[in-house]
Amino acid sequence: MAREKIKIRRIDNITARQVTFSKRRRGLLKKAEELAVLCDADVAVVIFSATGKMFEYSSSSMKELLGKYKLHPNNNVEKVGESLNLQESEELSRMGKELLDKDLELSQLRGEDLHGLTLEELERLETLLEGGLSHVLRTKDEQIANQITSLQQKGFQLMEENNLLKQQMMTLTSSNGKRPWSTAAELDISVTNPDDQVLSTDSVTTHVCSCNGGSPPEDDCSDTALKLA
Amino acid sequence: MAREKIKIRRIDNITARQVTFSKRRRGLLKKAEELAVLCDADVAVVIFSATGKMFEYSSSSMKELLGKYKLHPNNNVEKVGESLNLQESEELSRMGKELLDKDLELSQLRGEDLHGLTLEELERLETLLEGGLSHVLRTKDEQIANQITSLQQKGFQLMEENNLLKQQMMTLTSSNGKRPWSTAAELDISVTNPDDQVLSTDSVTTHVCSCNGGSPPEDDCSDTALKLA
DNA sequence: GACGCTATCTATAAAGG
DNA sequence: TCCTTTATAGATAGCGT
Repeated sequence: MAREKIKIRRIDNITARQVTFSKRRRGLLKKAEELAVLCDADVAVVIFSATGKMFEYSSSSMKELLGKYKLHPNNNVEKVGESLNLQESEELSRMGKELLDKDLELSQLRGEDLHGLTLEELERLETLLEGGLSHVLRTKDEQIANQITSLQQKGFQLMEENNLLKQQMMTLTSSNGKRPWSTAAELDISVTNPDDQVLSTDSVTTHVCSCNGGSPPEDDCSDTALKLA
Repeated sequence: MAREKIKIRRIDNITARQVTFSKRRRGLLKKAEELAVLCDADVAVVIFSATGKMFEYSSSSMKELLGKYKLHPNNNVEKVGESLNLQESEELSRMGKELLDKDLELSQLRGEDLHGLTLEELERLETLLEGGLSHVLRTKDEQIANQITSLQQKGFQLMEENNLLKQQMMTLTSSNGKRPWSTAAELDISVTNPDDQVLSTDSVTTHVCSCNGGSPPEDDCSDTALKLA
């Protein structure tokens, strides 16, 4: 690709060599990138000039690419062994153990694999489960109480609004003596929230009653639950 | 540089892409070698096809070259040296996530971090905990029942042995009319184990009553914690 | 035959002396 | 920059699995 063909051997003339290096280096890196892009390949190029300068191209992270290179089957076990660095494999096995531990604990908490356990271990589990259960029940009761409170507030608000509106209407229509609207007392306000989460009277009662010794709800309205209408 | 100019973007046609890959790969490796020879440079090229095949060129030993790359001031030594293994780091992060999941589940089962949960989630936990608790209690009851049964057996066995011995002694000593031993009926057999784990009659009764369908004890008395006084 | 890859041929774009 | 030499797109054929 030039005026005349050259032999592929070290260029003696230093200047010419440097010029050629510069041109061909750029060409090589460009071709590398083209190959990577055109063919969806991972390509890495590292070039050291005779003077020690470094040039590189990598289609993805050089780190990853060299990692891939090292664990490729072509490369002998020694190299692969090198890449398995100590810290990482330690970390891996540590995490593996931890995972196993947690799996065991979880399955025991679910009530599986209990048969090898001593009485002490069973009682530890019992305490844990009872503690967890009471926390869960308390939190659930709090949530239900909160929902009820907010529903009640909403209900009262709506009723007030209703009454106000009705009074206004009565005033407006008192001249012709008509009274086509019902009073607030006749409205049925059920304690159901807008989603499919329905709080039946039954379950609410049960749950609230089961909250023995839990801290009482703060801005407490729970006792008045379901006393609307 | 061909019949027609192409855009440098991924070639969609798979066959065309493979052909181009094959051609350009050779071209790139050839250019790399030429650069190394002509300009007295150290050049390394690593190519992974989209299908995972690897191709490489290195003007000197690839290992040495990569070593040089690692040592180059541009790269801090650790980057390349440390975590080169993609699979390993993926595994690590996967395990990390799993650990976090299990930690969360465990802490929720212990009753922590419950405040962001919906009613459904709380009820899931409740069910899990209740199920686990009932399993644990059942297992504990079984163990206690087993211990009691084996203790009773041992006790009876010992008493029989005692009686036998006493009879023998009585026979032996009947001549001089002495009788220095108490009868079995006067011995006090309390159901208390040597540790601080006391099984009150009360709790035993309760647990044993709730023990429906436990497996009968083996003939084994070895792990018996309780001692006859 | 299908698939994945390489080889061959030709015209032309790009490299580089 | 010039302009020859190379590389390679596109099409298709070959080849081992």
